[in-house]
Amino acid sequence: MDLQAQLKTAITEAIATVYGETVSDTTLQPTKKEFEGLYTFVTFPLTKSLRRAPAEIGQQLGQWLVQNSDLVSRFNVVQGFLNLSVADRVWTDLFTSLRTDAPVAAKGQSVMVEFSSPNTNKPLHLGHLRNNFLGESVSRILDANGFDVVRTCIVNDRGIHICKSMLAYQKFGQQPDGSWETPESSGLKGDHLIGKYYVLFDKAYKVEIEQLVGEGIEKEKAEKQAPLILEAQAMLRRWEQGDAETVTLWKRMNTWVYAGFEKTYQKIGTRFDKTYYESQTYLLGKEVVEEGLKTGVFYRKDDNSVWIDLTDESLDHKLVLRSDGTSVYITQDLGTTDLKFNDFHNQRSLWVVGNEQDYHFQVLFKIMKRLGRSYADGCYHLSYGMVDLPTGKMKSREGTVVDADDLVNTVTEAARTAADEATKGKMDEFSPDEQETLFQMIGLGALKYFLLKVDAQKRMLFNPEESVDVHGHTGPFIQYTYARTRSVMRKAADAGLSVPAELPVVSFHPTEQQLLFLLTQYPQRVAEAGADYAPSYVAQYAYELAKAFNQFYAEVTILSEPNRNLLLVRLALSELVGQTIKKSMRLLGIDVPEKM
RNA sequence: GCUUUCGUAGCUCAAUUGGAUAGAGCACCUGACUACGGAUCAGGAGGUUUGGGGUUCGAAUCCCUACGAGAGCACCA
Repeated sequence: MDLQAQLKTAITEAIATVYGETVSDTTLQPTKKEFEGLYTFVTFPLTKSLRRAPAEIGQQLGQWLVQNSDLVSRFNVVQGFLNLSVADRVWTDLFTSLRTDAPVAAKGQSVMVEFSSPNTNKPLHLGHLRNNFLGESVSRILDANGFDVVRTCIVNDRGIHICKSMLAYQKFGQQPDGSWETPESSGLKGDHLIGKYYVLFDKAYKVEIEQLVGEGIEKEKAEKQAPLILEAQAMLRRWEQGDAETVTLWKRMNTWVYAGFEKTYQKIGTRFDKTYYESQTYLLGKEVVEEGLKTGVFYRKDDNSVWIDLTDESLDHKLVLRSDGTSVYITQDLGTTDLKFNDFHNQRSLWVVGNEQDYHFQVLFKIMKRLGRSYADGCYHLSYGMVDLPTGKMKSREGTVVDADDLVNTVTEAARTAADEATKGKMDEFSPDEQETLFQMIGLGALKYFLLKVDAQKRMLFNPEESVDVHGHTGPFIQYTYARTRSVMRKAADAGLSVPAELPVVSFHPTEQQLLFLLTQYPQRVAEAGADYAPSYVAQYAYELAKAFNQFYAEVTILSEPNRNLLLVRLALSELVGQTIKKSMRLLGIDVPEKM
């Protein structure tokens, strides 16, 4: 039973009895650390209706509660704040109920989470990692809240940028010995190989532009006239016509890219239930435009282009079909949004996409609403901020992009270095393979935690040094704490100690109360994280819990505690903290080690 | 120019959604049974929450304004 709810009921009763007033919304807040108490009731809002001073109300309610409620053992009043303490037995009951809490019931609702959405012309980078970690974590959090989650990925596998890589490969891919470069021959991951040719295209293209400019042509014109870009455009047209040679090359190169992506996804622990390919969906949406024209949602201009007027929703007019009848970006989205819903009939649908597309999604959702789509209200753009580097923005043109695979390797190595410094030989019992697994777990833990602890909406700074730190507010700190709880449990088992189902009533140490309080907060925090699609809530929580455990660990002894009851309670506490840390980290997509 | 997001310790981030003396980490100082795991813990220093008005019992949070930063304003995706 929820202690907070019980206290609220008691307070409502107190107000009714003492003042004869009925209050509808009593809110409790956790008592600040500097004050004694578990929960605090704020009396300021009552002063008007009760015509009494805030402190007086606190005094009177506090007295009533201590006398009439068996929950409240003590109270103190500071201005308008009534701080309530609870009895030992209440703490014990609380603890017992925590240990037997049932998992959240299934909601019978499904939600689609679309994330990652890579281009097939270059490997994943740091920005994709924030996206992936967010998408994966939100998926897990929603799952923990009882939703059926469908993870989807839309691969942008067609378009002019893909043709650029293809064209460059045709031109530069043949080796001196006459063979064509492949991932095997080059030793490059497929996505990196394709990325290499995309860069080659860009270089050669720039040379051509400079040449044209040197001949006195304006830069803007030169960019449109350069032979390479014309060739790429021609290739795109051939692709759209289904030209066999072009399509064969396209398929071959895509196969390489997908193999490369798959490796990365596996390493970072992401999977998808359904992958959509733009090459298969880019023609969708035109029927939706037709439909909208018929129902008057859209209108046609004299030049034959199709628009929607969103000015009365403080947006603008938006083009949904070009005058030549071809699609624009949003046309495709009209089609794929319908497609996704028809495939899965999700009650909710999330798009994990950077905030530079805020406007696009506002427009998209408004259109779906006007088209009368039943799912429109369940659509949500999980918008996240860009990742900056200490040197400024990531710019692919300037080569300042942080590659995802490189980064994962870097953090793994950093974990190895940190372990060498910290453990002094404790790693010896691990086999080389086990060490490798562990370092990757810790490195990824550091990286994921670093990216997830910040509010997703906000722009953030990626400091490479801080991202691999293992001290302080970091993933490895939390992982370490988990390993500590496991160490305690192993030692206890060795000593033949086990945690009984029924716990004795003891007097709890302040650090124990703090831990118990945090443990009671877990379901609520997970629920809030689900409601706001906010992994950062869970990340903050896991840190608070780990920190509190380390304080507890330093303040009291566990295994050498002479009082048997205390010993057992502390053991039970360590166990539950470990489990809760593990669950929290799992929601972030971070694994925790038994030893480190 | 219009629209929009943001501005919190030297740096990176919190702040239970309007509540108490604004909290953590990093960096910088000082300490901790030679260890139930020191990848830890305790303490110190660090703030006019960008400036200025307003709303109220109460504002980092809501409103206005100035300044500063980012993003969006294609018949690109």
